[in-house]
Amino acid sequence: MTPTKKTPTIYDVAKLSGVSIATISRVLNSPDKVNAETHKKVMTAIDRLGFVPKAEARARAMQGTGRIGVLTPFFTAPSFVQRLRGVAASLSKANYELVIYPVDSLDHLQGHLSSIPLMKNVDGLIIMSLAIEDIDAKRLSASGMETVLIEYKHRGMNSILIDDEHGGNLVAEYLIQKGHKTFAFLGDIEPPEKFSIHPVRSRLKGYKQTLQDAGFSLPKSNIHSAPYTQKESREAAFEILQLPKPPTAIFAASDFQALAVMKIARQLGIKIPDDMAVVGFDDIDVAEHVDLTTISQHLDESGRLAAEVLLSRINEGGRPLQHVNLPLNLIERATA
Amino acid sequence: MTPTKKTPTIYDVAKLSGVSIATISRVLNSPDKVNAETHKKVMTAIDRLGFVPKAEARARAMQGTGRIGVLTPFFTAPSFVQRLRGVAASLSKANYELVIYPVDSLDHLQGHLSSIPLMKNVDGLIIMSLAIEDIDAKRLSASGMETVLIEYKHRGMNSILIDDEHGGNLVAEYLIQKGHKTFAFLGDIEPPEKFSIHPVRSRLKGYKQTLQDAGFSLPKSNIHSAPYTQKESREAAFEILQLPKPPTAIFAASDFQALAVMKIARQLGIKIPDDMAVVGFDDIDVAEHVDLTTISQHLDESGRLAAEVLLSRINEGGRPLQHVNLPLNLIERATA
DNA sequence: AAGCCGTATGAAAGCACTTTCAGTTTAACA
DNA sequence: TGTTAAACTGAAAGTGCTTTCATACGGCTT
Repeated sequence: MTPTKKTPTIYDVAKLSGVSIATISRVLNSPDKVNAETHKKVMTAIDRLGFVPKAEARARAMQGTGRIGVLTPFFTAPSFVQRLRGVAASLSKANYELVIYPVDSLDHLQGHLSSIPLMKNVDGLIIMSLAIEDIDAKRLSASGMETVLIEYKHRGMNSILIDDEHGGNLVAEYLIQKGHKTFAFLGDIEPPEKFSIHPVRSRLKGYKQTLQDAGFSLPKSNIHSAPYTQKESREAAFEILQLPKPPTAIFAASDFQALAVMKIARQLGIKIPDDMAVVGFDDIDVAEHVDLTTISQHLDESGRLAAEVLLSRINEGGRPLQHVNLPLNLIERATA
Repeated sequence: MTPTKKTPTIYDVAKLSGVSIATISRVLNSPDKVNAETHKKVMTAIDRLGFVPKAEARARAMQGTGRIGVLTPFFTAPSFVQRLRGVAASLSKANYELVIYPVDSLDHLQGHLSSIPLMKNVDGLIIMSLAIEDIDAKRLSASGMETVLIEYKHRGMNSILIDDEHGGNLVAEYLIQKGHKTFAFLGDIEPPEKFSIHPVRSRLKGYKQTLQDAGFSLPKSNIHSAPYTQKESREAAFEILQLPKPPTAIFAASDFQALAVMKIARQLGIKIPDDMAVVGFDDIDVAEHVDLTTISQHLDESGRLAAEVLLSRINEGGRPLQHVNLPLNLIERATA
């Protein structure tokens, strides 16, 4: 019917450039595996012919899409970013693409969760710091979409967990051992949105528990809640520092908020750690810069791990579900 | 090994309905050519298995959501992250997916640059802080892939530019006006990798120029180069601060490195800004936290803008190329 | 000189379907 | 009853690509 020139295939390119089709494929998919000269020859041929690989054939031959999706709260907090970095590191090593779905509302989350399994345009999913509902979990596993949850547990899905409560314990122990007698807490413990998780409450719980077990009290007046914003964190910090009987130790449930405390303290001429001790949580990059004593939750590592668990589930059939509990440890620096 | 329920293929349907795969295919593609009873049997099996021809699913997925790719140096620097955040904000508003290609070697970059336009699995591309070669640019535009460059200029491609040299001018002007007489510089000005850009050199150039124009000198001994790492930045900061005739003002070409200076200064008991002024560059999140005087290059905004330019080029035919120059301004805080 | 390594390549075996081709029923007609 | 056209059907041959496996080649070491 059509005696005219068909659209060029990989075979045409191979013939023109004098190599085998395998090499063409390699030039396109793993260029680092082919000699620079060959690469150039092939690219020339490709350009000359205007060759475009047929997506459909490609998808067929490849056992998947080579893409991993990450659902993450819209990345505003440094800790998310740092996790993401870990994920990116693992994926790029394994030659997977990273597709990011920022979530900033329940609708958003629901939309993604319902469309992703249908579209199947990713081979696996990492859900970071988001609470998912039973029905979504079911949909995901029914459609065979491998998923790893970070910071949230669901039977039937892999998860990477942080023992926030234990983190709270660690902080309290440390402060007690340092000889402190009066304590405060700053964190975001407002009733969260439906889809969000509340690690901060667990941190508080552990903190309080250990304090009480040791015979210390954490009065209501010393527990201040502030949303995760610059302004409000500072206001809360200000309130704590202006308390009639100011505590000698503050646990801020995130490094970000610990920074706020440090800043206000400086403004008020309160010396850290002499007048007051501050301990944060997360160990984000800057913590080290400002010498903040904090709980490291190995953010990079948790991302890396999530990606690795996911890939192993995808590529090695029938690996069992994993619930990894990441260790937490206190990093002693200059603020407490 | 384990017969995990992979997505069903045409073979599974064939087995379940007791006919050959060809028949299944016919039921799907030319139903009038198959017996009504067979047709029903097959349909039942298809429903039972939830079978969806893969190609179809993929095609649907492809046309549905748009996808934008971002090529970025492997995200280690806070400034990249902050830009990315801007990009993500715009894209998610416009319902585009964000695919990230971290680049950590020239090979990586080349590989992506040659395969992305061909595969056409993204609708547009944002290339952040990477130098691209002529030939790549040509290939990109030849294949009709819309592209926006950030921090690098190439005729024929949209770009979002930062006037780093002017940033250097601003810093010098400010410091001079504050009455400083002796100056230093800290930044990474080593010969960079082939694919990387060198904004830091421009910053230095502008700084030096303005100083000289005003009759001040910036001796070689006061220009220290250090790679963008914690350790080496601190070592360099230490050297500067230990100079026999220490300068009264330091321009650190990135906030990250300014933090290093501040830290070492604190260790040495040097008061900032009384004994010494420090100005950074970037205005990353933490700059505000630590009250660092710095040059804001509107990182979030640059990312947002890049995404917007890209989307407008994609969706509204024939928009002209844009070379946007982002304004830079000095944010006066407590360190200078 | 023999052994060993690492890189670069091609042959060939998939992948999930579609299509062709030849064979089998079935049904209708002489 | 014998013929034959029509209606189905499955085996097998593509389709355009990826990936595994094996080989070849140029160093290096002993």
